[in-house]
Amino acid sequence: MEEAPCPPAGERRRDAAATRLRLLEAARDLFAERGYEGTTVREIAERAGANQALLFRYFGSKQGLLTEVVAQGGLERLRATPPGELFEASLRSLLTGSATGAADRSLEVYLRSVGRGEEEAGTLRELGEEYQSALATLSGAEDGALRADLAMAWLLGIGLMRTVVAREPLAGADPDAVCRLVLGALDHLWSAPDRTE
Amino acid sequence: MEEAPCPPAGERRRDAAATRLRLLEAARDLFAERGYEGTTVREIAERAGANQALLFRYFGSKQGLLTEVVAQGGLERLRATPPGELFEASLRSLLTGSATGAADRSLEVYLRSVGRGEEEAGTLRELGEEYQSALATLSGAEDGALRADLAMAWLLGIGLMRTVVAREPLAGADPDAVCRLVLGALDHLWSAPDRTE
DNA sequence: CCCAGATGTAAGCATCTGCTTACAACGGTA
DNA sequence: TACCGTTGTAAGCAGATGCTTACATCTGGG
Repeated sequence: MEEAPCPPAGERRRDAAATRLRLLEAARDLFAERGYEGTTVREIAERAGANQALLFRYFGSKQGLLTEVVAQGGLERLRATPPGELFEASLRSLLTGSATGAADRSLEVYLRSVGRGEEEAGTLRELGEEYQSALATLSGAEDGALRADLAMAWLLGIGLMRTVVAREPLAGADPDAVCRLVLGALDHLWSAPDRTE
Repeated sequence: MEEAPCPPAGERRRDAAATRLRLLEAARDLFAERGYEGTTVREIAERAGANQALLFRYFGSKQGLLTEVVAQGGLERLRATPPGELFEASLRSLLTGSATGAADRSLEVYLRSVGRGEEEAGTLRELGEEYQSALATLSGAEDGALRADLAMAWLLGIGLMRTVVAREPLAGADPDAVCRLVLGALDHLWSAPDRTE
């Protein structure tokens, strides 16, 4: 049912799988850039060089597209990253515009797409929980999950400030300098003593 | 031209100033809850108990309303808060749902409204710069502005995680516990040595 | 009292949104 | 070659959105 057996080598004139993939990639990029609500299905189809009707044929709805983008692009690579490297990898990915490719654009999609909608929130929740449980292992404290949430909140905030607000000096700051400051402060977040009366 | 001199004391039957104010307050709350793009002018008018045409008569456009909301509600009170108290006040305001009233809802408006639009970004930029310059005084380091940006990013991220993602344990965490962790880590951000090779 | 301006209302316009439908073109198969 | 499912296209629908227009109603000063 998959893997076309016939076409010699090059690209096919009519290739559903390729079109589907182009739609997926266009959606991933646009969701990361403009957020879920800020992106229209027409823009996605246009960037993919496809007709918008195909988007609904392949994904059912705009929401279905988001679900697939998050599930495919985000979760899989996230699960492959060791928790100890996750924060810095994600941070550097955000700072360099996802050039390292470690955490791809899942954080940015998450960042820009968390809106008011119930459905989108549900779809993105799993991605967030995946981050949380990974980061929670970094602190042995009882409230490790809370600290993980706070760390992830900082990631989201930095991404927000860089890609959305784009204000100096954060937007143009040296990734190493930012990492040094953030990771230094985070060290104390991980190792802070448990609630001691 | 202002201050009606005649009406005895109570409320007037037809009071433009009061209607204007209700629209402003409704817009402030809705922008804070749903973001700029997620809020419709019809919702604002409805919550204010006014006709939507009045919104355009008084503010020209939806964008004009945002500008006024930020300028009036946000900047003025922000400028009245000492920098040393700004971060904790804003953080507690976010954590308790703006109950303290210190930093009002300007941070939330900022948080939920930073979208793709050029105009909105321009309007909100001034608010962000105000926060930055206030926080930048907390660190004597050369890169104080960068550290201020990072601190504000954390604020935004925490607000995002709490009000938008609403995931436990952050959403229901004790504000004091969160403050303890965040302020502790922030201490090290303010006092970290300058870039030492 | 009476009228001009201030205030509030209802309806609608133009456009955009997610989504659907009807149809054309292609391509492997028999 | 004839066929039929697959892939791609064009047009449009119903609803929502920002904004405008034409009109009703109130209020205060002459």
